[in-house]
Amino acid sequence: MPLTKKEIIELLKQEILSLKLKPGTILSETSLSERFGLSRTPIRDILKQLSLMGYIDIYPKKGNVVSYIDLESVEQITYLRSTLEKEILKELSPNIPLKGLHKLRYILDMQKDCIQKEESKEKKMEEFMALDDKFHKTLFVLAGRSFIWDLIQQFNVHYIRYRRLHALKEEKLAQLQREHEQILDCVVRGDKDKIDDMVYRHIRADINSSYLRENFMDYIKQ
Amino acid sequence: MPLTKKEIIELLKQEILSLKLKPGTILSETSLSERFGLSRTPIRDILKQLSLMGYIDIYPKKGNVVSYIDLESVEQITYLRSTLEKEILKELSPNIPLKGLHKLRYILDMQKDCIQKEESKEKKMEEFMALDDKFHKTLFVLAGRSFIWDLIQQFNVHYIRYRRLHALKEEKLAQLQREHEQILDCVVRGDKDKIDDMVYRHIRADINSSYLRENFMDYIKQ
DNA sequence: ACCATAAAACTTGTATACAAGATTGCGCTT
DNA sequence: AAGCGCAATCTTGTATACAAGTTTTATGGT
Repeated sequence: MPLTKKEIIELLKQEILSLKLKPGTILSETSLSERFGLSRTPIRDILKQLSLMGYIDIYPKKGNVVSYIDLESVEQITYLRSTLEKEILKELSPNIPLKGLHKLRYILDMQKDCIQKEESKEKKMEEFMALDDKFHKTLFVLAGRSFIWDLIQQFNVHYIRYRRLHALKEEKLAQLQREHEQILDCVVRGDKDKIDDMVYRHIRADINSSYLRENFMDYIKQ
Repeated sequence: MPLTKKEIIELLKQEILSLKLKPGTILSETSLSERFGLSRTPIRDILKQLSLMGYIDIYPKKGNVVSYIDLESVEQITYLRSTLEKEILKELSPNIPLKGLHKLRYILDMQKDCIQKEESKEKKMEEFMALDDKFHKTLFVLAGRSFIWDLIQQFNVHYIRYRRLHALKEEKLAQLQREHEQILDCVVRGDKDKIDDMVYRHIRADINSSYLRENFMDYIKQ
């Protein structure tokens, strides 16, 4: 059974976010037509949508390529996210719903387990990051802001790939998990002053790091 | 000379935002083809893009209509905007660049002039709102966050139309202008505590008002 | 007059032929 | 061997024919 357009979009998004499709990879209409057994018209719809969300760049009459990671976009999105997340956490603090708190703690325990697992670094990172998303999304949901979470996710290509690459670093996963625990503690204790600083550091930790430029230069814009 | 696709998109966006095209108006591919002298293919590209930004709703095999104002989207976007704007203003306070301050004051003076003008209510509102956008955008630019401003603008259809309709109310323009003055004063004085409250009230002022439901029911979703 | 049903006329979705710009590569000139 | 020019071959952009749903209309029966 052939895939629907929606499924193809999701598939391509996953391939781009997971870096199976590296930045710079050419996605020509004809090649995708053959791959998915569709004519160029619906494929063009798909490419158009991916381009509006920043997954690909369309060069008229030249071709389409998987977008390079735009560090400026990362900087701006992390500012947006940390600002919103600070506000949300302060709203949840200290009277966070008990059911939600349990869910968050459960996610953090699973992250801890994940780190201990005997798997490849890539697979562990993949699994950990899914839990990471779940953690942050849960916070937005608890605050009644899932709409905003979904909105941000739509144009999060650059930040997600950036974060995945940083997560390959030694000890990075453990650090992220620890920060989650600390943030949650602050929320429970109602220590609002500390929240600002912790969230800012957690989300924007590596924003001035040269790690990507040094190790993944060919993934980065310009 | 025929319009380019970009120009057509801008034109339709303006017509929708200004409510010349009322929510619910049917935008069929053939009618737009005839209007702009293009075949259905490029028109479909345009409609697709407008739909991804929330300007229209596409009902497969049925038709395309100008979207109704979604009050839930308005609520969420105002939260997003007020949260970010609070943060930005606190960053700018109290050492706002002098040149920027002059520009902001100039915009506010023009708003004051605008209110006094002898024009139709609609025309005045149009002009005032352009200045309003300029004011808020300038704040984002001064804080180095024009990227985020542009991002928000992309899916701002519902909020912009909502705000325009509210701006038709008696005394609303004067109120908005006054609030701008007060916010700017707080920034200059470095009165950060007050900023939070003022911005929140300024942007989310009418969020619980029934004005739209009572006077423009046929513009609203559901 | 009412209702059921079928056909006609709409809508958008897809495939495909052709247009037009961009790139590549080959052969010629120097 | 280096550089120029043109043609072949890529790419995406557009127009159009047809497919496949949805709505409307008309028609026939009761």
